[in-house]
Amino acid sequence: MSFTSLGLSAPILKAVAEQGYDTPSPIQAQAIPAVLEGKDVMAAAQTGTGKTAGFTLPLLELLSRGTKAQAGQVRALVLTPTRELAAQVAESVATYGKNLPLRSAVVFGGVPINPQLAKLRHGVDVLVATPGRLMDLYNQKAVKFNQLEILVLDEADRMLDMGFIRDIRKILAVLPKERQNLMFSATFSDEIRQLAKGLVNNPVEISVTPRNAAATTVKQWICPVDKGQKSALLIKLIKDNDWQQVLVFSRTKHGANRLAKNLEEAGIKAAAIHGNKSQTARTKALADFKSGAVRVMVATDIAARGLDIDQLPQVVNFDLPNVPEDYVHRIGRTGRAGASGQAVSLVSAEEIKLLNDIERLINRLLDREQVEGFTPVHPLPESRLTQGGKASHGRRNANAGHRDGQRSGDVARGHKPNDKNPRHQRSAQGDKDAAKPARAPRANGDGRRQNDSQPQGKAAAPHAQGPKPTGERRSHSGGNRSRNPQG
DNA sequence: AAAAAAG
Repeated sequence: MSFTSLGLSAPILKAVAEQGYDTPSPIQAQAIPAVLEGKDVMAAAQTGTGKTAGFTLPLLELLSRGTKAQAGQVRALVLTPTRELAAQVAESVATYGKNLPLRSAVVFGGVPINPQLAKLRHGVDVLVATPGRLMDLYNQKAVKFNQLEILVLDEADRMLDMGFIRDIRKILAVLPKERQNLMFSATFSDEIRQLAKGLVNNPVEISVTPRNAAATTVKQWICPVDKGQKSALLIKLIKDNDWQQVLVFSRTKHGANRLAKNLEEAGIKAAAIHGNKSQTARTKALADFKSGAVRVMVATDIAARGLDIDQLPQVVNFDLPNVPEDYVHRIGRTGRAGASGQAVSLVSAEEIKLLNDIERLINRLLDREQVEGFTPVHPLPESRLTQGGKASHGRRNANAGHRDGQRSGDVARGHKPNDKNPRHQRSAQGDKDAAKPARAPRANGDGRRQNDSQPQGKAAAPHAQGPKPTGERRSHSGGNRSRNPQG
């Protein structure tokens, strides 16, 4: 299977080839023809499966066949839950559309609106947006949808989690009824199906990603540690293992700031990224992290989904996520493209319940590796997969229908890209969402991308030794429900 | 309980 057989035209194929891709990922192979046929699509896929290119390519193809956008009009609208994701998708659109006479733009909050107004004035063929700023622009009559042909809802489940449902419905209400709809979501929860009901018509359903896909390529383990020792442990891990690019997840914004400061004090370049930071600071933190100017990026779950950092080798959960599904999304930031990746979680006794929830979700117990000198005074209780009485408090219900089946087996990365041979067999799925090459694509004929220079293999890091548990506990109120039942 | 997103 190659991209050339999917019905895409030369300008697009050329752009794809210049990125070094020749083999469509499973989701691309299914989504591209369906979209080109004008069908609605509902796909369960996470970032890293080639999802972004899966809709970007056919969307550009369809738009290239039609009439260009008139003043103030938008022909295709892509909605994403975070600003960073919007920027990333927009980059993908620009990359794959570079040989086409189409205009694209990205709009989101936190940055001046005037440049966005100017860009929209002439009309754009593709607009990537976060909901809030889009509504703002629409209310200012800076954007019109009379000419809208295609709507893409990316990370739809995240949108619901984040309470965007109302905005989404408002936006849907002002779009032409006649249009093509593409909806992407990590899972098909009940809420998502509910939303889909009023959105997609007789959709082609695609499901390529097992929720725990990353499990196949990411080495995961946990380090039991006392809460107060986490910073020191993290510093030791980074220094001892010489980790050069580490994405660290913190549960809170404040915690992220504090940790970044601790790391800096320990001589480790670090930056925090979260929703309370200015957009300027967020953009800079991400850019510095990608470029290597900063060694550690401490993030809240703003970065849990979708963020695409090429060849990211190491993810650390400084705190476990409150929602077990987010664990899967977090570690999905590494181990992409068949490259090796590692994800370590620093777990204190009070997090045992969260750990249990995660282990049940991924249906496996994580290896524990005690780091010398960090044996917790409060031992981390044994965890177990079974028992615990249904372990869930409703939160899991949303995914119930999705849970069975899928083990970590083959799936997502079905194409087993050979990480030693990026030039052949490179499937767009591999790198992140295929889509965006963060730095200028090199297109030097051999089909490699600039940062192929990054070490992929990193001899499985040496991690700790000799464990030693202890105990304590604390309860985490169960009811974890962040989804709005129907809007 | 926390996170993001309009300002």
